[in-house]
Amino acid sequence: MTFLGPVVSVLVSVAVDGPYSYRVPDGMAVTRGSIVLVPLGPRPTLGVVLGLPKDNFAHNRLKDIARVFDVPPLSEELLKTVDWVARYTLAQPGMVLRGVLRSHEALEPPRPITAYKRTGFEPERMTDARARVLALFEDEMAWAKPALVGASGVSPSVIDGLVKTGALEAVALAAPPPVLPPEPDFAPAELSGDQQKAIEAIRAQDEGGFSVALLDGITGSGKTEVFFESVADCLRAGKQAAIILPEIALTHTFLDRFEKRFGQRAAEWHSDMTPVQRAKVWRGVLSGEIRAVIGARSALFLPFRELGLFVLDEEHDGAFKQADRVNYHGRDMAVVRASLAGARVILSSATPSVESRNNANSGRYAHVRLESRFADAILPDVTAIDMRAEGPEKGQWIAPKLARAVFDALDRGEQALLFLNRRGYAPLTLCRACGHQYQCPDCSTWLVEHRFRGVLMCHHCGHEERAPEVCGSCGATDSLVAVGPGIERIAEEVADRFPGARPVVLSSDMGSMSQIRDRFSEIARGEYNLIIGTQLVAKGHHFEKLSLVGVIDADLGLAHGDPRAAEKTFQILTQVTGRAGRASRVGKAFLQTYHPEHAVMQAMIKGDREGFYAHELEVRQQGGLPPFGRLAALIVSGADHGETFTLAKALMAAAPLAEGIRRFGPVDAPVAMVRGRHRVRILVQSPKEFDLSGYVRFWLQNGPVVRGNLRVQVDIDPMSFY
DNA sequence: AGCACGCCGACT
DNA sequence: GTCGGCGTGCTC
Repeated sequence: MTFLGPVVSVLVSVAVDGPYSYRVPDGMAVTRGSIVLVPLGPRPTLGVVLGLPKDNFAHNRLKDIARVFDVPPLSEELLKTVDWVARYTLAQPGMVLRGVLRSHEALEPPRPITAYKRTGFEPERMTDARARVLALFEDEMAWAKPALVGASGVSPSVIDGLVKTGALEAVALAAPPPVLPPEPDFAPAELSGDQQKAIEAIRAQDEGGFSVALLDGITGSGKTEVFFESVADCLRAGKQAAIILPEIALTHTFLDRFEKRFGQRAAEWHSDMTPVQRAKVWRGVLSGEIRAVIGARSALFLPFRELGLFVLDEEHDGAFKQADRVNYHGRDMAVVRASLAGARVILSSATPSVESRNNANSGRYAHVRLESRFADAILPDVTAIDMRAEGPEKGQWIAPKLARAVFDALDRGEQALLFLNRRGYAPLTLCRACGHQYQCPDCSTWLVEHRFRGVLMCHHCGHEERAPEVCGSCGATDSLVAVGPGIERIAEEVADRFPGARPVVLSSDMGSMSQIRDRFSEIARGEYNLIIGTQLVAKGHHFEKLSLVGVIDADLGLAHGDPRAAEKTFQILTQVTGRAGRASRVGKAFLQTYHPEHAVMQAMIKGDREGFYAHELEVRQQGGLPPFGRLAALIVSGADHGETFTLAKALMAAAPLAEGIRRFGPVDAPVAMVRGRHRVRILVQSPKEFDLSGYVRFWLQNGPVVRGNLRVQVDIDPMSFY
């Protein structure tokens, strides 16, 4: 181990501005990457040794490193990633480190398992139960207690008794590995010609070095089989692979598919695991025992020793952007880490982000297309329903044309899906007598009625109140009206208009993950034939008998001042309509829209995804928007609107001059108050080749002092604009 | 991020 | 008169 010096620089996992210096006590050996425990103020804190201190902190104030953990040091590549992410996102490096040191338990040596061996002594008193236990010990094998109990059918106390008499002795057994190594050649898929070409295109990129491939093919074109072969390549090369998914809900399916292909399960990594499970995986990844991981965004920061491949499935998905704490985009950070690790990235999607498409067009990423349909993949026949001319009757939300199609599908014994990306019964409750609108007390949002649960709730802060019977403002009875539809309301209309159907409502607030999984399997078994769902149904689930998709409000995502509104709408509409007609039957999809002439609707109707990307890239280029320019948002928030706005104005006035920079605002945010805090937004736009992070950092450092309850949040590459 | 220190309102 | 609200500052 290299001797750094008597004093080293330690990045503590706390929100301080930079690393702190600590003394290395005599007899302790640390190196760059060592994970240590250091005293920070009143308490011990985890940190990682960076090297020699850059500053010269007063010697008499230095404290000793308390402890070095007996785990391999973090890799150079990971340390550089932490630094890069902190610089880019303007987060404190300690906060990024927190995302790496996610498992405290993992740093302690794994708890050995207590097992039992025969000593050779016969117990003085032999009983039936004892004999049954001892009969299991034919060879020299040690047995864990639960296994002994299971195999012999005796109670655990019998084993304790045998230990007491001296017939068995406890031995410590090393904990078994969390997963066994996957076998790259266990069950390779038979690839179609197209898939074969795709994997070869990926293999043709720099062998063993950094490269990014955009795997671009419609739902059902067989992208998974292709990237599984790349995982196999990575494993054969002795490197570690990670498949990152936008949602925890999708990991189960993937683990199963992985096991079928590789004979062993991949290790799982997401926030829903127990600390013990997490520790095993974290440690296994760091030791190199774990070769493949399937997980959520946070798996990007696992301590891989020999990272070879990141696969990001559904790479366009907005869930890859982390919105709290450190504001990073998983897709971009994957590319950064891979470039520092000399690893490969595969971005996979049926509807790639405009950013990735642009990188593919420009040759920065290999553009690997799966053109021909694989197996049963068939694009649905999409029709727009012009709500201005052929909309539903007043008080209804399903247009006659769509209703007829639903009847037809159900008559044929098929399934239909009605999609509306809005939970609850109605987004607004209004008093007809006095005009009172039910609003969240802490946010500037309408309270959404959830009629099943009898509450009004705020989708921003979670505030809930009982659904009122009389107007809370004027006291009028029978005056409250629900305005606009949510899926519960569609369910009500369905019950009314399709009395023979077997409907089911699916949304993220309809129970636990396992309940929702049960619903999905019931649908697969055909117990329901009319599915009413939100976003949840658009992702990853295949319904064999589904032949019709109706989108209740195709315009829903288009209204806001979000530069990605068209892209997001195109993606969600493509995904949800793609649920129709997979099993060798052309499905039908209807889009209820007030803007059938809109570029997104036109692209959907014509099935012209290439046209959509070309148009969207054109629009972005003209506006200097991503990926042709950069954006950063500054969100100023505070309890008092006047103070908040004053600070935002002062901040705006303090903006450094720089060529090509455009600044917008300050303006009250579209959602002007969240959790009792007023929010004011400033948006900065820069050319593509501009260090926007550096600019904003300089700006904030030299700008007005932020104090009191005021806060300035920075969002580099913002994905949401509320 | 914690956590302690410090100064202004409703109570055992 | 105190308990405690959270604003402010500090942690090698």
